[in-house]
This record gives sequence, C-alpha cells and structure tokens, in this order.
Amino acid sequence: MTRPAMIAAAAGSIARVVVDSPLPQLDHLFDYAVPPHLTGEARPGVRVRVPLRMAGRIADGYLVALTDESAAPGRLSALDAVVSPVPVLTDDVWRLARAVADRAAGVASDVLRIAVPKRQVRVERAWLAAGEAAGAPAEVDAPADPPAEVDAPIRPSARVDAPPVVARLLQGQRIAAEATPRPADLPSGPVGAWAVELARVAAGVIAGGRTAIVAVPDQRDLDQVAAALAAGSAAAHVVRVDAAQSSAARYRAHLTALRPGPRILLGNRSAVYAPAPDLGAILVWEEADPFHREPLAPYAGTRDVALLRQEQSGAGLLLLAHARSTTVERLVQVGWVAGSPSPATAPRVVLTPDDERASRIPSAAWRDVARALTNGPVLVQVARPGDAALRALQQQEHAPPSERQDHPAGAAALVVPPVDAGRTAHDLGRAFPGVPVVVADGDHPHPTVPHEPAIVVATRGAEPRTAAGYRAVLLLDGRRMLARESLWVAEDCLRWWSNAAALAAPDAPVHLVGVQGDVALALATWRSPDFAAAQLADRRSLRFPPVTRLALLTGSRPIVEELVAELRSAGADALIREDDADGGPRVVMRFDYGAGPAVAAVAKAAVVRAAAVRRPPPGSGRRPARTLRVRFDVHEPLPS
DNA sequence: AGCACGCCGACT
DNA sequence: GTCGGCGTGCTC
Repeated sequence: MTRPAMIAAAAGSIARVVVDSPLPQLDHLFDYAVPPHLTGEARPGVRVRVPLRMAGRIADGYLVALTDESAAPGRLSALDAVVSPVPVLTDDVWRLARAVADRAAGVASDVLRIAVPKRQVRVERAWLAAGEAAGAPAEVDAPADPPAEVDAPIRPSARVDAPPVVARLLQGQRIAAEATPRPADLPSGPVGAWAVELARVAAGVIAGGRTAIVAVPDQRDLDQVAAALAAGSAAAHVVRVDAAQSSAARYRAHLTALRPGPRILLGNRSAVYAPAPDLGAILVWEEADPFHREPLAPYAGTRDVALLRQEQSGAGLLLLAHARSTTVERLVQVGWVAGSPSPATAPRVVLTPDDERASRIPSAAWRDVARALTNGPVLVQVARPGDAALRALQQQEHAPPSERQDHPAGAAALVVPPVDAGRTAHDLGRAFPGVPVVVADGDHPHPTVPHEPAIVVATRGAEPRTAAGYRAVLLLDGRRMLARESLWVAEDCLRWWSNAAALAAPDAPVHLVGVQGDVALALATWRSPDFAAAQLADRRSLRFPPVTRLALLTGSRPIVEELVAELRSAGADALIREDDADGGPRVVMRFDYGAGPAVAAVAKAAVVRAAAVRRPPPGSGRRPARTLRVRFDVHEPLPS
C-alpha cells in the first residue's frame, strides 16, 4: 500500500514549526497537525511545544506558518501545545534568521535565540491585561499600548526639519557616512555630534511614519544616543531593546516593538533583529567596533545582519562612523552602498616632526598642553596597559620578529617597552603641578569630565566627553597600538584615534605622537575613505578580507579533508593549512562573495552529515570528539 | 540528543 | 530457530 505524497487538510490546519534545537540535522521546518482545540491560538509567530517522536521528547519551537498541504511522509503528529498566544516571531524576523544562518552554514534556531528574548510569563500577562484594560479589541497580534508608555503625537514640522538623508533612507537607499567629528552640548551634558546626527535621522524616519532601528556597539554609545533622542521631539517614541537591561524589560520592549509603530528601537547588536512591522531604516553606528561582533554561533555581526535585513525588507540602511572601514569602502566601491561626502570640518591633527620621533612627548605637544591647561581639560589617550605589555612580552619570548613579519598580514611586530596609564599620569601630573589628573579606563569609567583644567588620561575607548570639547588631545601609544598583529590594525587604530580626536574642541590641537606613514597621514588629512581605498587595493592583490570571505574548518582529519575537497569544487581555496594545539587540522578556506551561497550550502551539508555520524567511541564511556566545526567570516585568520 | 531499526555472532 | 550487540538513520 502506498502512502499519499501530499497530505491535504482543511484550510490552515497544518502548522510549520521551527524546532528550538542547535542540532543542524533538525534545522528545517517540521509539519504538525493543528488539533481542533488549538486552532484559535495556533497562529504564525507563537511559541509552541511539539513532539519529536523519534527523539522521544517534547521540543520547544515557533509556529512560522499555517498551510493546507504537507510533503512530509507518513502521518503528521499533532501540536502538543501553544505556549503563549503572543506572536513573538514575526515573519520578517524568521526570514532574516533563516538568511543569517544560511550565509554562515549555521542553524536558524541559534539565530532565533539571539533575536527573540526569553519569555517572561509575568511580563506577558501584565502586558496582555494592560492591552485589554486600555479597551483594545482582543486581537493578540495588535494589542494597545501598555499604559506606562505615552505615545505623543508626532509633530508634522519634524518632516520639514529632517535631513535629506532621511528621504533617501525612506526610499530604501544604503548609505555610508562620516559623522561630524566634534562634541555637541545637550542640556543633559556633552555627547558626540554623531549621536545628535543619528537621533535627528531617527526622528526623521518616524516623522515619515516608519520605524527606525538604531544599533550601537556599547552602553556608553547607547547613553549618548538616548540623551540626544531625549533632547528632541521623538523622545516618547524611543524603545530600548538592548541586552543590558533586565530580562523583563527586554521582553517588554520586544512585545512593544511587535505593535505597529512608528518608533525608534534603540539597542546594541541584537537590536538589528527587533520586530518592526513598519521598518523604515536601520541605523548602525561604528559597524567596525568589536562589540558589533556576535560571540554566539553563527557569529553574524550587526553590519552583515543589517545588510541582509535591508535587502529583505527594502528599508534604508545608514552606516555611520567617524572613519570609514575597509569593509564599508568595499561596499561603496562595488556600488552596493552609496558613500556620502565627508563632513566639512575636521580636527586639527599635528604629527610628530622627524627629529623628535624618539621623544615620548614632542616639544610642540608639551607647549600645546601647557597652553590648553590654562582654560580647559586635556585628553591623553594611551593603549590598554595590561594588554599591550603582555603582547610585547609574548612576542619577545615566543617568536623572533623576523619570522612574524613573514605572516601574510604583513604587520611588523614592533616590540615597544610597556608604558602604563598610571606612569603616564604620574609623569604628566609632575610636569603640571596643581593640575588635577583623572584616569579613565575600564575599571574607572568616567562618561564625562567637567570643562576645567585637568589632565584626563584614558585608555582607548574609555575617553570621557567634556562640554565644548578638550582644549588639546595627545594620542600617545600609537606605535604600540599599530604593533598589534592583526589584519585590521591600521583601520582599528585610525578608528580609535579618530574617535578621540572627535572629542576635541574645534581648532584644538590633536597630537598623534611618534607615528609616521599612511595611517598618520590619513588621520591628519581626515580622509579615511582614501585610506580605506588604499588598504582595499592591497587586500585585492592579496585576495584577503574584506575583498574575499574566509571560513575556518576544524575537526577530525578525514572529515575536514573531505570538506576541503568539496569546497574547492564550490570555488574556495585553502589559504592556511596547519595543525592546531591539539594536533587536529585547522584549515582556513577563502572564497569570493559570489561563491558564498554555494560554499555555505556545501559546508552546511557536511556539518549535517558529521553531526549524524558523531558517535561515542566503542568501549570508552567518554564523550566523542566533535568531528566537524565550521566558522564563517573568522575575524583573525591567523592563529593566536 | 535520543531512540528505533537492522544486520551479524552465541544461546536457551 | 532468536536474543542482543551496536552501527546507521531519522525525528513532521
């Protein structure tokens, strides 16, 4: 007796479910019959529980669609339960998760774990109750505002004030722009002008009746944008979706974002996954910042997710930064993203003259610091003390610099004696007795300092802001920062220096101490796009990222070798082949963007195969070694 | 993961 | 004959 190939059923009585499991062999949709008692609640987007009979268990998942037909062989099992009536997974976020996973040979439910916050039963109950109390119809997919949030009317005049970039974003354009590099003073305190620019664009997007997602790398940046938004007319429309808030607040924000907007969804990297029924634009600040990189599989960072979401949704995309990264420059050169003209104003950068290369602080810098301290604070940027000191020692001990320079990254491993923030502070303090010294680093955070004479010594990324800007800026450990061995050192340094320089008052001197060459010149001329273009030209001749993509393969040797051969047929080549610390193979495959989908598909098939074969070794009771691991777009291709 | 099915060696 | 080892494959 043959079974019917298709099982037809009453309209919409079959549920397609994505199962919440990291197993790659379960990474597809499963069909379930919707039992009569669940037909009311079983709607797309809701959390469900489903039986996996072979696995003998009940699994969690999301109902992503209702259909009439199933291609699944045999009889369908029935949904076990609808966990909650709230459709927390919207169709566009589901499609985004699928695309993000596919791009990196990953599992969609891994992406969903990042995209959808954990359910909070109390929060949900209160939110649903508030929706009913507000007199909204009992529609679960469009409940009314909870009373706590006041939706102020949007001033029509905001449309007139909106910068021209807003109109382009609302047409679905992708734009890379450099932020104005100076401080801006708000009633609540100083922020970067970039934050005000982002806030203005976001306000323009909601004035156009659409929702804006604003993703920034860290809490300090989040606070600045929040302050800039609070100072504007759009304050009542802001919803924070950052992961730093409590689970309850995070879930409440998610529920709020599910309703039609317009609103501004402000958060860190996970904000690019926020549901937005009327998404108008995604705004990303500093896409190259390491905090935009996702540490969880499949490791897709804000920029790449935003690019996928832009493409799927047709929303606008704004990539804003003080300095253009090589990755964004590539997008501009291939014509995918439009580059905006550079800002009219630039910091006044002073380079160290040749005859003073050896001195720790050149005489001109001393003079400027002394002058600046008569009427305001001076910023002194130093490298991260522990990190840099340790690196210098490791390089001395383990690898002769001559060998290190042979690495394809080409970064010369300079060994510079460690100088820590404490000593710098001490020395400067002695040179200017009576002037207070403030040390700002990860352990001693200072978001802002008063605009009074003071020497502010800060590790990169921890620089405080000050009203009206610093009277002078010293970038001290430039050579040490450049000595880091990384494919991205030059642009990282340019970014760190640019961000510090942007804290200076207009016309205040910014001394880049002891650094010569292209990077120094790029800062001095404030032409990061040109520098990025030059870097990109080098990468093109080497066929290195971001001109190509990389995938790292590790695991048992035969399985890795088999995949290497398959990936060669898909258009990839092996850039690095070596053994890792445990003696296992470590292969970095390289491929063009065009080959990406094929490479990812082949890799995913291999991961599924390997997962099915993974077995405990006979006899021994210990767990089996993982047989294949694939990681796409590894940031540092060289082993550490 | 977790569980059923299936295809070869020693057994009441 | 059939009990049960664990290698292989599937989970709607």
